Amino acid sequence: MRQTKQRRIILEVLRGTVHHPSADEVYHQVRQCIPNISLGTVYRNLERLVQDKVIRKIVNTQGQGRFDANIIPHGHFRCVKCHLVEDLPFEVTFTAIPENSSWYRAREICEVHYEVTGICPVCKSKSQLAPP
Amino acid sequence: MRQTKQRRIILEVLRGTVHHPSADEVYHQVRQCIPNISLGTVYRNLERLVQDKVIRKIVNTQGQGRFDANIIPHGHFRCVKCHLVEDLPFEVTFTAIPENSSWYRAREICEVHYEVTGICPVCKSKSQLAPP
DNA sequence: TCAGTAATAGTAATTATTACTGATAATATG
DNA sequence: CATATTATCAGTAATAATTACTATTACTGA
Repeated sequence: MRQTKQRRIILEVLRGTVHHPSADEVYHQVRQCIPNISLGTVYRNLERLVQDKVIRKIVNTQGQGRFDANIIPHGHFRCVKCHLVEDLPFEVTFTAIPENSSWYRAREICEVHYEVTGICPVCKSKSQLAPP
Repeated sequence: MRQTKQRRIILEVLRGTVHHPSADEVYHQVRQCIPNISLGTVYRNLERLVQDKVIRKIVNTQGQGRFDANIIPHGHFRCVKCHLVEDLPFEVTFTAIPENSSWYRAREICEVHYEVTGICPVCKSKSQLAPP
């Protein structure tokens, strides 16, 4: 993989945030360093970095893809109101997938994604204070 | 929620498959009963049924949304090659989220989504037999 | 039965992402 | 260091997925 300024800054931006930004949000951040960078370049590099397992793409049920520079396995909390995404602050352990099962042996397992959805503190207090 | 023929058939179709279809796939199935149903109607109803927790939307990192009539909590396996999605054939149990923690009490928790990605048996054997 | 209104079909618009193309610049090799 | 090779880029067009709009239809409760 060639080293380019674009790719380096994209990765720096992603590593410099905990907000799990979308491609578009990364694009706007990177534009502060490289004003004429192309949105396609951002998409291409993010996808490439995911392929090479330098970053991860976060699972979701709606909206755009979001990216995470932290590749250590961990889960996320997603607010269904404001679409905030944050890391889960505690370990979640699963019953291990039985590696000696025929199910497991018939497949190549890559990654585990898990996400908890709900209403974040800000939106929760909002809805309690001012019901429509 | 009003009972309409469209909504009933959409739900019947989803309940009649284990393939976790996309909105477009549901649309084509439903067209066999209601040939002039609108794709927008399918999207609207699926989203409405998700809201009312009659069905679930499955998390994903790419491609279209997929739906599942089975609302009992369970995880999914997704093939990164052919995009097949299937239920995990074993229970997924979590260490419970600590309900007495300040983190938990500050939020309203709705759902947990769990997905394992990898290569399915068909694609695995394909790649072993005929490498490019 | 019928008024009120949620839901619909058909279509247009929006959003997110990918593909294309000629130009640019990162690397490997002499 | 010079330069050939080619991955990558910017800019733009195209595609895919989903949502919004509007006039019409058909549930449902009274």
